[in-house]
Amino acid sequence: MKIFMSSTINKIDSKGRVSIPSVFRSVLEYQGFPGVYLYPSFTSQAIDGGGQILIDQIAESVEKMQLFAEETDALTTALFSDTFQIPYDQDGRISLPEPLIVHANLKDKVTFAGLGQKFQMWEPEAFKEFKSHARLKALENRDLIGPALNTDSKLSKESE
Amino acid sequence: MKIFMSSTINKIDSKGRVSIPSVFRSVLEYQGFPGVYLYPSFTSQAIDGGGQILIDQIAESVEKMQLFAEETDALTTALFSDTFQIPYDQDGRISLPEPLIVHANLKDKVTFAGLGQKFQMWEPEAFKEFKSHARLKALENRDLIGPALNTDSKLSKESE
DNA sequence: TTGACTCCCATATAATCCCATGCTAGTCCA
DNA sequence: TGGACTAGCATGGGATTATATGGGAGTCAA
Repeated sequence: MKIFMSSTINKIDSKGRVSIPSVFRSVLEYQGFPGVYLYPSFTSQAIDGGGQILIDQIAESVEKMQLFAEETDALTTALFSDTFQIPYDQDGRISLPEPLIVHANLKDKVTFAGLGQKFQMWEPEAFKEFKSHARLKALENRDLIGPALNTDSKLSKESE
Repeated sequence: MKIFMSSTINKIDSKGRVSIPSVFRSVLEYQGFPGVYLYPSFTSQAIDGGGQILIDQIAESVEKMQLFAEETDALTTALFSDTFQIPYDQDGRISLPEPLIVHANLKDKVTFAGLGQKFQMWEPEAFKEFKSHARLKALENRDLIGPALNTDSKLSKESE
């Protein structure tokens, strides 16, 4: 299974374009759509991103919830109205929608961080801060994660 | 499967015309009819919209209800009598029926919001309010929804 | 004839295409 | 070992296309 991992910082140029990292593009194309799905993170000042698989999972979980019909509109609004489907151009670049730039407080650089089945886009300084916090949490919860972290190897061992 | 997502604010011009967003048009045309079906939302001061698939699903679910003929008639009347079938012109514009404008309290701007299988049209300020409410609702139910909201990945999921 | 609607064209802005440049990492060979 | 070559990638920028919107003119029905 191909997943998003590692992180890179790319530039947002004067036209508002940014390159999707090459390693991410190969995951996206493997999933069948040469582009990304982006939406504002519900819990962080960051953009959540993923490929076809992520969106399919979301759409599927929505269908399961049709039981609570009276709240379906609110739920689908929360999930889909802020989600952008953005194909990248032949150079692997997208132009970021204004609402997402505002949500993540992006200026002229953005950090792409792989999170497995999804990735996030952060303002680089904000990401540094978030990451140090995340590493601490990971160590506190090492028992939940399995043998990988209890060796001398590094955090990025969460692949398979 | 192509679905309605993202949201845009478009202008209602002096003739009462409004452009259907390009990303929505491509979904509609994929469904086979270059136009929209619109009806007043049952639960919100908004307009519900969709393409051929949405209408087919509604008709189908009525049939599945196994009602007596007269009940079916009553239900379909209720569902469809306020529904407008509106093809858009070659520039992708429609003119909005007066009853729908009144129902959604539209002035000179309208928000198109994608909800997956359908979309909604809102007075922009009213939509902002509804959306922030919807995001809270979604966060409350994050464990039911699946991967979308667990933005920090499994490593930090335990932190809440 | 009026009013509502559609067709057709014009325009400003935004998005995308296309090509060029420079950087980096890897490879090959002397 | 080190230097030159190469391929892939991120980035810059001019040219082209797409989109939303404004408005004139034509169509049709009451």
